[in-house]
Amino acid sequence: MAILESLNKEQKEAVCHYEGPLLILAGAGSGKTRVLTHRIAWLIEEKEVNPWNIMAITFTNKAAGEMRERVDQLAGDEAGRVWVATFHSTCVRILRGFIEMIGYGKNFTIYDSDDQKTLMKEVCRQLQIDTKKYRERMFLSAISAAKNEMISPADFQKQERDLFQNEMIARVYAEYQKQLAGNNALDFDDLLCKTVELFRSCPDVLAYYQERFRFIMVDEYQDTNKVQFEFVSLLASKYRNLCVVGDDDQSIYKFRGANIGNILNFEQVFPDAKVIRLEQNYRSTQNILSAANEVIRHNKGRKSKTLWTSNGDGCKVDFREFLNAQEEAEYVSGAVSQMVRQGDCRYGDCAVLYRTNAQSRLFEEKFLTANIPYRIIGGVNFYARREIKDLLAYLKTVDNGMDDLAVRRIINVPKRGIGAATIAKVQDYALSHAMSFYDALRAAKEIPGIGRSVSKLNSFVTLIQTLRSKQEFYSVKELLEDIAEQTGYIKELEEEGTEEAKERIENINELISRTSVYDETAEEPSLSGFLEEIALVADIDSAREGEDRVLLMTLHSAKGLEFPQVFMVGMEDGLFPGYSSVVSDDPTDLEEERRLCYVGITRAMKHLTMTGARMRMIRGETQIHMISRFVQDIPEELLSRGDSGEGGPLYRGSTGKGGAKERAWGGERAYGNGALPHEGHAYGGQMSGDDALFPRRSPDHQTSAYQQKREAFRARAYNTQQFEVKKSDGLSYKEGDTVRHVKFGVGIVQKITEGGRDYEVTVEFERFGVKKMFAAFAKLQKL
DNA sequence: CCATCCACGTTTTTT
DNA sequence: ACGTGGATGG
Repeated sequence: MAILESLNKEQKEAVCHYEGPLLILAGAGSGKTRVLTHRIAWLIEEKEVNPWNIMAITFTNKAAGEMRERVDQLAGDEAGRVWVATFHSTCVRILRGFIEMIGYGKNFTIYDSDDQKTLMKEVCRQLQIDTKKYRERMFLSAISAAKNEMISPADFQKQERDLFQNEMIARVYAEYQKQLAGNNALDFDDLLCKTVELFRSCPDVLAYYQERFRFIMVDEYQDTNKVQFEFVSLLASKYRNLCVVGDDDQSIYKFRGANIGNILNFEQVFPDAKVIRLEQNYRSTQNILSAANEVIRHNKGRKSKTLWTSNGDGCKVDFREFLNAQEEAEYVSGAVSQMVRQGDCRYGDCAVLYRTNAQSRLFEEKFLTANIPYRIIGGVNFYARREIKDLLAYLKTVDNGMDDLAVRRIINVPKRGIGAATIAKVQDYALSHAMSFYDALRAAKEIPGIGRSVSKLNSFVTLIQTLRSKQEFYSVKELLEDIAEQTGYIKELEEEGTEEAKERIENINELISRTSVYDETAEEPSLSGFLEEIALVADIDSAREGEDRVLLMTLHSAKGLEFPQVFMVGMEDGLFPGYSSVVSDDPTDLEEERRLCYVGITRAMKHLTMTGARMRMIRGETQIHMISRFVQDIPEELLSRGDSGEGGPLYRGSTGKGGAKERAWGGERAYGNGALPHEGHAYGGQMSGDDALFPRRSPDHQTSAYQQKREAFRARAYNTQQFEVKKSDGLSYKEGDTVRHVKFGVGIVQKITEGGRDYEVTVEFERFGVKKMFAAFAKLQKL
């Protein structure tokens, strides 16, 4: 049968497992996604399982998207009915239906970590806890840990009384949870916890989903925590058709509660589980794999396995050490330029992986000067930017008036002359009358001592009410545009006129275009739906396929991805492995770092370069580091250290920064031999102009040379995009053609109009009626 | 009520 | 080095 072709023996065995628990230990690059998707197809075609009864669950939207696509390709028409989603979005969808049974409103909002911190600050203020002495972060991580272990505030109070500090945490936890509920809000951890709570307290809801999801597959099982385990166990407990895929060597999320025991003990929990190991790697060369094996070998308490490949040895792993981080970045940028110039690879084949987000800056600078197209994944999330959060707070307020945090955020943004004193009075009133902040605003004139501010508060309330009344017949986009207009938010920024304000306006425009994409692609667009969708996206999810640009990201973000050319940078003890894991008395901290290194190495397909710097600025302090112990773990015969032996440091004094100290090192022995001389080269990559879409804010107002470069680069990126769209004639279809849309199916193009950046296409679909959409997003296919 | 200045601290990693 | 958040002065 066709599904089984192109699979090896173990893969086939896994795919053709029908009922009962199954554990697939899938080494890096061993084709686990393939196995999962093929198994889904096999169940549907061979065993005639109803796609409706199959669930595949992942951690990231990106993984879910990939799986969705591949399932759709493999399993035919009915594949769309397979449930493919992340843990969090699955829980949200379940909760949207049934959360009222555990005392929340259906249109609850989801708090991100920023919101959590704001709320925690409020909690501490009310409990009169000095946040200088006890940080919000401390409480939040304690609470998160408790939630991941499914310890309720009440349990916490009971069991943790022995420790002095825990008594306080228990109080904070209880109050935090109370206020969340008061705001009709859930934090990330709650999404899982509340779903499990729902299942436990409402057996018929659980029964419904058990019946619905008769076949469950979990990806990246090594990263599940206790709640997730519970969630999956509850769902699977009836039919026991649970298939988990994972690699204990790639467990890298202990810090957020991942319990490696879930995968290590799977066979104890499910004694009848079938276990299959996938050890043949299809991704990397033997040298890269050997390096990875050598590094991970030092960990104890793992299911030992050794990856092998028939790919051949390939080239050795490059290792280069430099005097400082500037030279390191310059080397990487030079190496990328050279490889692309020689035609060895494209920009998009290269990835730079680092331990901490802060390391991205230097590379960004060097890539900018070298005209290398790049994209940084992670860092400051688009949706975390101030102007975006402000506007979203308006949307949330319109959607859910109980979300005090959102209301308080915008009550005086833009400035309405409502000050802290007034806000405090409203707050007190709301508290003493057990009403939401917004309801207190509506009753402003009852509030004692509020004086002349009443009229200001009233006009705010009127504004929100007007927006609410429009919500019914407005699309999300129209609503947002209305808000940006009515509140004078954009106007205020325009008047400011600074670079920074312009970037913010651009960001807002980007947000508006995202709402319009949402309006066009969502099955049932709604305000709550939009807010929900963006609450659950991480930056990695926006990395588009097929862009020809170097990707920069943390090692964590890189999990699940692969690249022909990988640069692992900052290979220094104290940075990677991180300082705290080196000094920790818990040896498993270091093991987690080692797994992270293993993940990094195994991302590489053809060529891996590791680099490190002797000196590096960290938080304004220059530190001197040793070569990472992980590099030392790799035997010499697998390494190439460049043409060592002669010549001084190539980059002495070339970076302008670092001054005296750097020069003092200049007299030292040479590091960084074989570094490529830096040559700027003509910009040649295709761009899709996302730098124009995702502008990054710069802290200072005066334009530094660096920033000017950036501006120039961005302008160019933008132009290139316009050029491309027009030149290529852009569209493969014209008015009157029949086209296919991923979601809407077949339709006839009625009209094509040229918008600013893109073509706006009007299509009449057979089943969905007339839709307007942007060509670049709609990806219409001519039939 | 708002703008400006100063002091402080800073979890590696993210749904 | 950097941003945040608090205090202070207009």
